[in-house]
Amino acid sequence: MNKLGPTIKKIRIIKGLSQKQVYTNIISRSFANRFESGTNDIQSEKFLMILDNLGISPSEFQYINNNYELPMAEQLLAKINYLYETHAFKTLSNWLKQHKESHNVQIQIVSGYAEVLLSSYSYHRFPLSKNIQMLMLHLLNEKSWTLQEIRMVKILIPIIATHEEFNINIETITNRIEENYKHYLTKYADPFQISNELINYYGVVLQNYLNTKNYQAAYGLRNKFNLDGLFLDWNGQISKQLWLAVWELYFGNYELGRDTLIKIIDFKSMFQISFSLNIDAIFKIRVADSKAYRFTKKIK
Amino acid sequence: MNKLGPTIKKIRIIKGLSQKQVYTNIISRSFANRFESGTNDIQSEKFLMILDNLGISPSEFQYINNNYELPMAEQLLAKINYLYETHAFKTLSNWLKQHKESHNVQIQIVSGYAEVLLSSYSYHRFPLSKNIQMLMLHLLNEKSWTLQEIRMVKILIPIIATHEEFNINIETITNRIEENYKHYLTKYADPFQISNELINYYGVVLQNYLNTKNYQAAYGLRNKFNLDGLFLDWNGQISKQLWLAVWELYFGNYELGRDTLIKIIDFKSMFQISFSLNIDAIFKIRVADSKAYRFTKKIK
DNA sequence: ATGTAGACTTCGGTCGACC
DNA sequence: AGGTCGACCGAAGTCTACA
Repeated sequence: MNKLGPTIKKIRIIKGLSQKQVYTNIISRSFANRFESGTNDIQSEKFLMILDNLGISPSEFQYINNNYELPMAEQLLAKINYLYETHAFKTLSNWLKQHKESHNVQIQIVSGYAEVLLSSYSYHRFPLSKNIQMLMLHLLNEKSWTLQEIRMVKILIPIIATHEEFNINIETITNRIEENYKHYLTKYADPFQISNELINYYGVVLQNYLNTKNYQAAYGLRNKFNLDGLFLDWNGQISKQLWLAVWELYFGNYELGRDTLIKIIDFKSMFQISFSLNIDAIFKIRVADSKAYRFTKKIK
Repeated sequence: MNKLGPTIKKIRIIKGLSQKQVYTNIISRSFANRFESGTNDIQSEKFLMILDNLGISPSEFQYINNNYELPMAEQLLAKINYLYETHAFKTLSNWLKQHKESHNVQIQIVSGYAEVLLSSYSYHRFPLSKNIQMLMLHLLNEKSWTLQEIRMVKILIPIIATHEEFNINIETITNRIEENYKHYLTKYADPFQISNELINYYGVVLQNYLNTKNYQAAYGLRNKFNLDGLFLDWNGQISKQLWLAVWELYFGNYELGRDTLIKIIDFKSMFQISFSLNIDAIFKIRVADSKAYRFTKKIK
């Protein structure tokens, strides 16, 4: 890791700020020089105060100080998501073989994540590897979650649904994510973009209920998508409409749902959105399945 | 500010990690306890290493440690953006009166930002207040930018265009933003969501060129929207198509541009996207203006 | 696996002076 | 305004031992 002081100095100069503007009431003038020159480190509390004065987020600082690279665990996660979204399963599988025995906790977590992605593509019943079990136990035991847990739990839903031995139902997980995501919303903004995350979570749950023919639970999900206080951008709004349309297919106005899905697919064809929900597949499966459902229920 | 150690402990417990997993090779076991109990602070370099082991970003840590609140400057910025996007100009103006004389640098910067937003709504020629001048000089003097500068420069374009005394042209600014945004893209991800920012910047520049009847420059912008390596989600893709369509109105296939804009507006009507580009206004103005332009140029 | 305590060393941090 | 030096103090940090 580079020395923090010299990076702070670099940023201070970029921002055109004086030492006085940045360090007043935090450290003395003479120590500021020793810190900026890299001679001394500094207490972390003072470090965070200095970043505030600079107008730079701690994460951006870390990124710059790390020569414009992400921390290792985030790099791995980005790569895994990229490989999965581009359907490079072979590469992903090779990656996993190399990393699954690591002693670094964060790599273990990311490996568990990668395993779930891989098996969710290949199997219907999920094997419980050591890393996946670690992930699961962690999520089930702790009621408080950070962003890492909130963003990860979505992909574990199919596992929870197929492994009764965990003795937990999806409703409990849903309650837990709802209790936790709120902490990350502020009055005027959604700085960690957690609103979209929540909508996508509900989408996964809806799909799971439909797959397991738990129609009553699926029916009850409708209101979840209309939560107040969410900050939805285009990504979130489109996901929301997509899942509401799927709901209509089964339990509401079938034609309305179908038309909405077609509209979204038509619109998407204008673009090259590669990293997005596989809307076409969802459409195909859900239209056919909802028809069957309506037939058995003699709806319409 | 809360003591960092106890917050670290809280997060470590949430994550179900042992002290050994988090602190090995960073600090001794006994000191780890004194740190977690809040008796001692810690060197900032070690602090960042610990966060990596925890799997939490420094910014999220700061947010949690600050009782789930954003740093003050970010809170103010979020509020200002919210007030502007909801057209609460009166409240925004009152806010500005209270803060423009602050001695805190970050508040001065945010005040300058708020002033520009306000005047860009009210005037065509921008008054140069002390804080706006400070912002401008800073952006013009420094070749290296951080995210704060990259995200802010967009709103300064109209000022640069109307104040010849700055003696800088928009092309220089465009070069500068292009040199700097690349640092924030990684191989597999766009962790700071800078791709969308760049597309929006080009949109502002395109509008400005068209407003100042600099059609040659506007014509040349087309390729900018097709940059490789960008990570565009729905937000970015839609902005991109929107500006490309505006370009078509003037210099390409008028009907194609018009149809694309109508498609986007139609699609938008399915949603409640409040915080988005004012697409309807752009459509109205650009369709009329491009017709006039084509008429004078005798195109078509 | 965590918490606490004493003895000890290193280095974060201030002050004042000078460039 | 930024940079450096020496003297000084208190806090960061380790190690060992005992819970």
